[in-house]
Amino acid sequence: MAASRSNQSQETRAMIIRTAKEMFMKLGYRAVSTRLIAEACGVTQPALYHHFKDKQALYLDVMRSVCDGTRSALGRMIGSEPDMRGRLYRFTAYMLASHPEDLSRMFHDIRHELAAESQRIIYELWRSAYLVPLIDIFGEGQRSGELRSSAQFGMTPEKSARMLLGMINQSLASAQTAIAGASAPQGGGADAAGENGQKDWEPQAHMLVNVLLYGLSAAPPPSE
Amino acid sequence: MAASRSNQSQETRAMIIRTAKEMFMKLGYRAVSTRLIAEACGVTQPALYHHFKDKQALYLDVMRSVCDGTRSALGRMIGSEPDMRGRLYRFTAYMLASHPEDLSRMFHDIRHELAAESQRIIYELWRSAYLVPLIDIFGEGQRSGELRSSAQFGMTPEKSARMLLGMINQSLASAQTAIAGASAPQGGGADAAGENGQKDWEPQAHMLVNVLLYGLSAAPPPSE
DNA sequence: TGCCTTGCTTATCACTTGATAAGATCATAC
DNA sequence: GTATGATCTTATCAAGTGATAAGCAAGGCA
Repeated sequence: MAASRSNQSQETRAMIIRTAKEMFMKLGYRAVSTRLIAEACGVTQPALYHHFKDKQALYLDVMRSVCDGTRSALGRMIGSEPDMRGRLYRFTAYMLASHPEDLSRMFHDIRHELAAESQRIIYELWRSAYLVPLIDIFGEGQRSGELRSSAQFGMTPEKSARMLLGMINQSLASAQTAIAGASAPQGGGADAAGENGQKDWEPQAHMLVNVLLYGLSAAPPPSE
Repeated sequence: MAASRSNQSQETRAMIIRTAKEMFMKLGYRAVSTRLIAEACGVTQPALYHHFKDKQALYLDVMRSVCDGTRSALGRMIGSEPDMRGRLYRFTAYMLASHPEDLSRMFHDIRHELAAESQRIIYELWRSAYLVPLIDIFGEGQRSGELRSSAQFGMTPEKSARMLLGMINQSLASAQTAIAGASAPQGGGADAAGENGQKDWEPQAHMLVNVLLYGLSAAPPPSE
């Protein structure tokens, strides 16, 4: 049963990444100290430096793991959905359910806490995992005529993609605020929450996609 | 010309708040040390503790200043605009122009770096300055029939307001990413930038409001 | 069996952080 | 003109940070 030494090492490494992922996502790069991670892993702090060159390298591997997981999950999910609206809905529901942490903190960290080279790497990871799949969906929607062309409102597929991500991020943030903010009992999405504290994101996802596609206005846009 | 001592003190205090505001907004609560603020103010670090009880109290006053400024600016601006669409547009344009810093970082700080009591206070400030004006606009739009009722998509005025704020925040963030991310030359809104580096936010504001009101879809929503 | 690399621990570094204590300076009230 | 108190400085604290050095223990090969 004794795991070979290299296996054991890989497992430790994976455990560190898993633990650090949770903490970084919840608290941000700066607020999570190497000692905190080590303690949560049941090892001493210098042990981290055996597996990773420094804190930034660990953060980078965490981000690699997050983005890889998301990209493959989204790829499978979107491929199995026939129409554009269904794909958007699945994408949104997945993001709401599996990213209870604030996505935008990732960007804060990327922009302010890391070296330029790490910034570039992580940005590229994020782009291929989160943005590109959405850009493809919106691009196809425009080509098929389901969506307004870029000419009408100036919404390119990339801008559309970023906007949906922003809306998703906002939903996540306000759901958290509803817990923290003492006087936000119904703030932004206090829908039914499962008994284990797990939220039911389905209505929220439908709502976001509906608004993004059809807007808030009861009347069609004035011809312009 | 010698300013009276109490005047001088008030000016120093105001200068500290002004300086700290910029730094907190740009870098976040944790990343800005009291020494950094003091140095930028041209005073020594312990001097801050003469004007403010501690770092958190300073941050709280900074937030008070930010929110008060925003609330009064929005109040004047929205009151002078007759129709709903115009108000939304003015609101959006103002937010884009005067908040080049990431709004969402404010929330990260609020949720994770501050004591519970401070969280409550700041959340209330933010709500009355940013959220309530928007909720009023959307609420009136629903009552007048210009906007879909809450029953159709489940978009209450509050959710609508939070969504627009999320879209605005997203625009700001992706504009910053376009600078930091090496390979994001047209990411999310690389419109014309003035020669002094000042962006022209007008098209961006129009775009956001158009999408929020009329959606991305070329066809009306399927009856449901 | 014995050496040697791997995966860790203990001990410690230099540095930054928020915060306090004690003293200096100077406008002002008396 | 001196006492006073507000405004700031210099000096310093304890705690926490990322990171390194050196040693230890055990798996794995000779």
